[in-house]
Amino acid sequence: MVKKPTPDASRRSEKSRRAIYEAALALVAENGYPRTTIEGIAARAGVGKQTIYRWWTSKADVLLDAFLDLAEQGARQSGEEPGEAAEVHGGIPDTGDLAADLKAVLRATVDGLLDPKFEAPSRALAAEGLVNEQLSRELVARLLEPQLQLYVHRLRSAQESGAVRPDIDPRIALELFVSPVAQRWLQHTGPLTYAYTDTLVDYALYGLAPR
Amino acid sequence: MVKKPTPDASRRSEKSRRAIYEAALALVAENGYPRTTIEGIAARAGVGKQTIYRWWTSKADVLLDAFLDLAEQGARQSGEEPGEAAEVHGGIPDTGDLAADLKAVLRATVDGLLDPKFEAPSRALAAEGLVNEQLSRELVARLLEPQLQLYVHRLRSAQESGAVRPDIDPRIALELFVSPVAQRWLQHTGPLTYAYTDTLVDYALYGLAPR
Amino acid sequence: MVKKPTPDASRRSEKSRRAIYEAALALVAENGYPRTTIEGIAARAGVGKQTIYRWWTSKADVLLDAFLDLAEQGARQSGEEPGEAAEVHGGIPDTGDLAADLKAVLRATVDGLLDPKFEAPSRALAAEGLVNEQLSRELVARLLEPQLQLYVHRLRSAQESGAVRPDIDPRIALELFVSPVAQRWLQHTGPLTYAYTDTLVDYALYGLAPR
Amino acid sequence: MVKKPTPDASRRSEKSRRAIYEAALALVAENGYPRTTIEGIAARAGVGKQTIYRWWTSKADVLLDAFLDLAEQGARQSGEEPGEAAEVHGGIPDTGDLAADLKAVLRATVDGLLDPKFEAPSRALAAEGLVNEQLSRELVARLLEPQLQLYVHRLRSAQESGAVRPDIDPRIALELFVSPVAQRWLQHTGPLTYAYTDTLVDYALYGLAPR
DNA sequence: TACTAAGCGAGACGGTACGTCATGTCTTGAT
DNA sequence: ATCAAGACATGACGTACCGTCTCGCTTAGTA
Repeated sequence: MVKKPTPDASRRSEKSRRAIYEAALALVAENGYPRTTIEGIAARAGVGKQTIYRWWTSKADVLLDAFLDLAEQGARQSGEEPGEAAEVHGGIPDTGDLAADLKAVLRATVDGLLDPKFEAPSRALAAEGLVNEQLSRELVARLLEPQLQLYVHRLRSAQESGAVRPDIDPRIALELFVSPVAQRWLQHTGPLTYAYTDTLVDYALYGLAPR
Repeated sequence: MVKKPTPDASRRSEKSRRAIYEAALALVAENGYPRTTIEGIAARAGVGKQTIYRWWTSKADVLLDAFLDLAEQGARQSGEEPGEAAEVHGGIPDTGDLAADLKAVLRATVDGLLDPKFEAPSRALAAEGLVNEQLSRELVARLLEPQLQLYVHRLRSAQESGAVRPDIDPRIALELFVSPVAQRWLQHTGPLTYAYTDTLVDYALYGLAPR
Repeated sequence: MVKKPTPDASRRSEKSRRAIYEAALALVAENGYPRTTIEGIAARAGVGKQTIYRWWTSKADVLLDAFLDLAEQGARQSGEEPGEAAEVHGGIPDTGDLAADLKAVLRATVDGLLDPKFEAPSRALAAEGLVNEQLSRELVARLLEPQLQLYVHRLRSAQESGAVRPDIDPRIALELFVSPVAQRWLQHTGPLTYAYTDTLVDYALYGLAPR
Repeated sequence: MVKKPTPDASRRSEKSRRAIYEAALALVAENGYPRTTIEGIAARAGVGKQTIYRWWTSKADVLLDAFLDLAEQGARQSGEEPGEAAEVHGGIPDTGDLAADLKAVLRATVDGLLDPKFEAPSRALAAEGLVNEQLSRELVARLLEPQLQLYVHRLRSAQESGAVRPDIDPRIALELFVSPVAQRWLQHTGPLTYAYTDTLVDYALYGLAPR
């Protein structure tokens, strides 16, 4: 969401902005990211190309904002009517049973990753990020890291309650179960099932070596 | 490496093929994947565009073959003059000390991932794979999975020697230390250092919970 | 000058149009029609290819407009500074001596046909017209027929003054001296000299048969 | 029919040559000259491209030979079974009535020009000739001029019998009725009817001026 | 209330690359 | 040794988008 220097944001057309987000997400979902074009987004949104170029620097930039907007809407909804998605957006439950809590959250994460509404744009952003480090940093800072910090909190709480060794670095530890899920999703290196994520938590918490 | 239907492969020009691989890799390294064009590859290779379109279906397809060729060359070399890269291409050492062996391999992997000669094309392929599932499957089957199977072998050997619990699934276990490295590399979620990979191995082998 | 359906002609760039005409005429004159390409015209005119494809349907179509424009300029000039080309563009003199008048006009026509500035593009258009009837009709209607009507007028005036029999159809009669010139020019069936055109007029006016 | 220097004509495949002629004429008739390609001719004739390039220099060159071959066949046939086309290929009748003879021949010429089997290739050749002077000379020398010489003979005979003034140049005179037909055919400047050609002969023979 | 300056839809523009087609040359196998 | 087959380097084709640049037209906020 890098902004161009001059334009006067206060005069900005809210209607166009929303139309652009919707068009961008719809086109990516329908045709895939590479076949989505700025001209196509403008046409679908009923908007001049310049209106896009005025506020964003690239296709990825538009999509990033569109996706953040989508995520925000999701968060707002799950705030209003707290339900199954609560863990994803709202935090990680702390029932005292660390393994159970982590399994629950990972299951919800898997559901989110496979939700078709999110999958196309998030893959697209991730792909762009691979090759465009600046976008990647933006993505990580605004979407990924906030999620990961929730795990950090939960693990610290577990350390306090003695369920996790105190010398463990939570920021690294969380990757033991989060990264495998991420990689399977990103690279199709294996199926994403509940059984799989449960196993990950078990292995990570108790280790591979005989106790 | 999806082949177009008809052309007669026996008449194929070996010289052109090699020139195309070199041009593709060089251009991706110099300008990045998105700014590498098929026209550019053809021009740099001194080859007609049609010669590319005859044998490959897309830019990604060319780059995949080029990269596989590069990997093969690497493998052939490390077979001939066994050296530092031996673990990456040739297998995982089995000194009896599982932790030490895994740490050594992961360090070598990090070196490989950060080698500028490999980084640009592999990021490019990974990015394309994110969005193009067919390519992704190809990549995983021909590059990634063979690597991962080496870990499977080593872990099985550790199970036999009692260093790893017999009920552990090695194919899943290996992701505990491989996937975090992959994700940090793919998504820039954190630095890739030896200290980090060593820690990963320690956490994974002995778990997070107090023993 | 067949127009593509939609584009908004009021926004059209006059500068580009003129540059395209000049480039087209220059390239045809320099390299000949078949070796003139749309890409070449665009490059020479400093114009995007699309700007040509937006307003014309084919190379021949461009050249037709360019040529008409050239003819118009010629006409405008000869209107302003009436000189030798007056007969070609501006009408046929009527001195009362039909034979002399026709001979003068035919001589001027020959000069025009052999003018290198006109020859290449008009041959090119004529050639294209041979094989592309639609273009041919356009050519005849917009360039040739207006010229021929001048002869019709002059011959009618001659009929009024009694120099030509009243039962003669002027539209056919004019072909007796115009078509031979055209054919010699088109097909190189013989030299185009003043002596030749004078002879044609004599033969045509007084007939071949003994009187 | 410009020949490439070296190849040994005695080894030439007659079958291929004929197949190429047929393919060339058929394709020009079906798709028009510009959309006829050498590759297409080769494919249709079941012949390698090289076999064409070995014996001819260009598409026009092939077509010229094909057309001459066609004309020869026609001539041979009309020699064997003398019929309506006799005048076109075999000469001009000399019944003593010059006007009648010329009208008959011109009518036959019109029939020939409008015969669909001949029209496409001859237009194509004429078009190519417009822009390719070398081909044009070939065409005129081998096809057109021999035809015109028949008129020269007939007009000379008429001069001997006193039907045409002795000071007339027959080579020029013939153009008075032949060229208008040629131009109408070449440039679509008017309809080609028997009435028209008859009128041409009348005008040309008796002149336009009152007697 | 009118003026003015922005954002806006529209889309022409100079470009780049696309993927296809045909050119004319060259090589290979078979007949 | 000639032919068919067709791979090759070349280069133009016509199309799709790029990102920039006018155009008139709302549409505020200021005069």
